[in-house]
Amino acid sequence: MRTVVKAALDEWPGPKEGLGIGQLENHLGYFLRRLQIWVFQDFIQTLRPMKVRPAQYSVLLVIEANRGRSQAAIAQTLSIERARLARLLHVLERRRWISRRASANDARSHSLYLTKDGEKALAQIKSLAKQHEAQLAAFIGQRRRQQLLDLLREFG
Amino acid sequence: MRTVVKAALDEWPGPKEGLGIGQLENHLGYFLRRLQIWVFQDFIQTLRPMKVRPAQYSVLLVIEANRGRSQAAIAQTLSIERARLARLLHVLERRRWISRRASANDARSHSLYLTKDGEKALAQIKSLAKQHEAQLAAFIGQRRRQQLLDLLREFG
DNA sequence: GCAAGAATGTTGTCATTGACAACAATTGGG
DNA sequence: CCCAATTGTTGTCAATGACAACATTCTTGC
Repeated sequence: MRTVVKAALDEWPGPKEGLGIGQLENHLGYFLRRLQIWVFQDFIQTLRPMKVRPAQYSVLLVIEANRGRSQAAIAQTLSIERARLARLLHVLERRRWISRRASANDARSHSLYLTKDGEKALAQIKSLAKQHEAQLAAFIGQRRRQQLLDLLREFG
Repeated sequence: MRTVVKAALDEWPGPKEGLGIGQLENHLGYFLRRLQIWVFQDFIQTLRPMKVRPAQYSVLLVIEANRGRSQAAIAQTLSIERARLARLLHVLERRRWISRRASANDARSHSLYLTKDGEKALAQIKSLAKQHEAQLAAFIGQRRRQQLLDLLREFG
């Protein structure tokens, strides 16, 4: 499908000011996504020494805050699929950061815990995450960051 | 790696109030991502009749607002890779919504235009997008939507 | 003018993510 | 006790972002 015909003359090689984004200006989703991508990029960069990605980080924090809970509970809390969480946990378990134990109440489910290694790693990870959050504040301004956080927190 | 041992008793089958998210509470990226996912989900659902996804929609709007510009210019405006844009355009061209013409100034580049069909389709698409934006406002509140938009717009 | 380097569009490959379906094992309700 | 639901798992698919390579075509320095 290489339908390339001779072009008209209204091409506007014009000024270098950059193009407009048209009615995208009125779409919250567009700006939401752009900032979210920036934030995740910075997170991944900053956390590179620990090779931790946002999804893994969120799983570690939620396990830490809710020790012994099942995969289904964690998955629901983070709104990720059980299937996806299972695969994330395989990686974290291979790195010896978490452990699954058979639940005493329900033979189907696994209770999730941080290992000693996991807690040590998480301490370092949190330190880098803090640094990331500082960089974010520097980028958008501490004040704006707090405003955004307040506005967004109301939809867990 | 199925290291499942007998579990301790601190499992807390406890109340059904849902789990906490721990220190995730202080991460803007987490909430940013959650709302962004909600928005895109609703967009995709609402635009399903036209089978248009957010990325395609943004390309159509930027072409509309900058007729005759090159792929590189569009890609830079939307911060997507030239490679990705090329593949997006293949789809849009196959649907007869856009056309590429050889640039008069630069034999390497293609000038991008909406076709008649593309403009007609875009009219319908915009109508659905408007509906989506209304649903978003209903979800987070018109006031909050505007506040978020104002805060986010400052980082193109 | 010309050679070297940059830009443009394209294709290929890879990793991450989300979505859906199917499955075995287990639980719980009627 | 049987049947539906739950739990964790695996497989597959589509969308997205990233990176590399390539042929063609400017553009710049000399």
